[in-house]
Amino acid sequence: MLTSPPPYLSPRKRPRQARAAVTLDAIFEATIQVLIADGPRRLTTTRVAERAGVSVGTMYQYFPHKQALFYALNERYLDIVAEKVEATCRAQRGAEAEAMVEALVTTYWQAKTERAEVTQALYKSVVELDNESLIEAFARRVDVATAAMFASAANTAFADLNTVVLTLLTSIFGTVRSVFERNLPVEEAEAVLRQLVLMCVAYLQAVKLPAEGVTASVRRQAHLSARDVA
Amino acid sequence: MLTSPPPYLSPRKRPRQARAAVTLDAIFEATIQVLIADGPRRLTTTRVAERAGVSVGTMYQYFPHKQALFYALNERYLDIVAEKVEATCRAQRGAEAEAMVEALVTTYWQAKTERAEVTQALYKSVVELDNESLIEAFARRVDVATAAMFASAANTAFADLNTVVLTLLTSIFGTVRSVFERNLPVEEAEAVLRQLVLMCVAYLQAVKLPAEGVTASVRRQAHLSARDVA
DNA sequence: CCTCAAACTGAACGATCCTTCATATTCTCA
DNA sequence: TGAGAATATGAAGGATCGTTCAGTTTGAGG
Repeated sequence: MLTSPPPYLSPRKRPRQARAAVTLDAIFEATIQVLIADGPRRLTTTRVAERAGVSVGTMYQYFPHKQALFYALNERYLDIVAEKVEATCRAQRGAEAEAMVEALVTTYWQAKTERAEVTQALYKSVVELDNESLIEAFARRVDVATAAMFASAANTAFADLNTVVLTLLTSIFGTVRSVFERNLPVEEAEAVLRQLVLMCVAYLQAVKLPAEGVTASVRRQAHLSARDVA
Repeated sequence: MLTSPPPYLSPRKRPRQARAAVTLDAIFEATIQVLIADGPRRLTTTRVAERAGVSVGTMYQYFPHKQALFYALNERYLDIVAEKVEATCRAQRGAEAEAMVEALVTTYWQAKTERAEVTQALYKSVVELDNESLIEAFARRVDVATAAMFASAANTAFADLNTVVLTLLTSIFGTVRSVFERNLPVEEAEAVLRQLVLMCVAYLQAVKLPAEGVTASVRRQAHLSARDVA
């Protein structure tokens, strides 16, 4: 969590006893289930409470209103995904750039596929709230982690690392989302994913600086930074 | 329009007089405006009617319910985009594969950017309805047109044209959507788009069959098809 | 065991919202 | 020009939804 939610979306209070934590989990899970079963238009406080086995009032003890609940749910979800990406980025430090791309695609795809219905449901719930800040925080986290990873790539350097990272992430995340949206059968989906790896690798090889001892490229980057400051 | 809408989403009647056509246009435009100004949660029949300068009852003369209106609106929009893509595909027949990719990206990006707020608003309204059939029809149209285009590429053939097309379209559409969702500043957005072209071109060069008279590859494709049939 | 805070309940209220239909207006064309 | 068809109106009904709050139940700590 890089940024805390805006005040009007913040939870009212945190659970202090064990049963309260259980209740909160039940509410989150119920929200997902209602979203899957009834769709975003029938995602109502009453239905969520009923499915969670609690009273409506209970939810209002933790959230000031419906949107705050949705916000917290998405925050939770994006947090998990971001953590997985960060873990992968840490694990791949110093590896070859090609391996990094493959790991990135696989991690993101698995994170989304693990509970595909949930992913699809959340894609739809996002509309109900002002999610710009959430997306932005998520993007920043993943950007930073990915940039650090690629900066450590063995025998590879880029003229404009930030743009490369931005391009890779935008296309990977976008493609995965597109695959979900088109509801492709598993085989086709996996085929596209394999091709996506090919595509990213081909791109990397096209934009990476010609092999020339790492030192030189580092020196060049340093030079660029110096000029930026001046 | 490849498939007609499911009956429960079909319009009640078509406008027969000129003023009725004007009214319908006003209703569609008002829907977009309300979506932009008030968001999807405040997208209500009363508000749309008010903004369109007509009575609520008027809308119900053309659509059996709210969702039918949204469905028609999205159908209209996707129709325009699909037509633009098809036009580009027609114009690029026989060109080099690299030029095709660039034209594809540019066309799609311009179609979405022309009225960026509309695009963003519609991305959000999609949730309100069962859009699977719409997306599917759109995808099929674009798939067919794109495949025909690449099949005519000068001096280029692919082992598995369909997969290549599916990959290109999924990634291009997905990336564009991702750029919109992240709300990138124009310069960064355009930078990513330029990189996307690079990426697709690099991918094409990686998967295209080694140069060897077009005849040979055509023969191979024929052979593959024959085996599929058997 | 007792007390106080934390957690939970759910009927009730007010605010929208979608949709209908009896009626009025406008246009077409014979 | 006049009659019938097409188009437009908008108050009213029925349904759903979000949120509150006075009161009850449960758990923790002394």
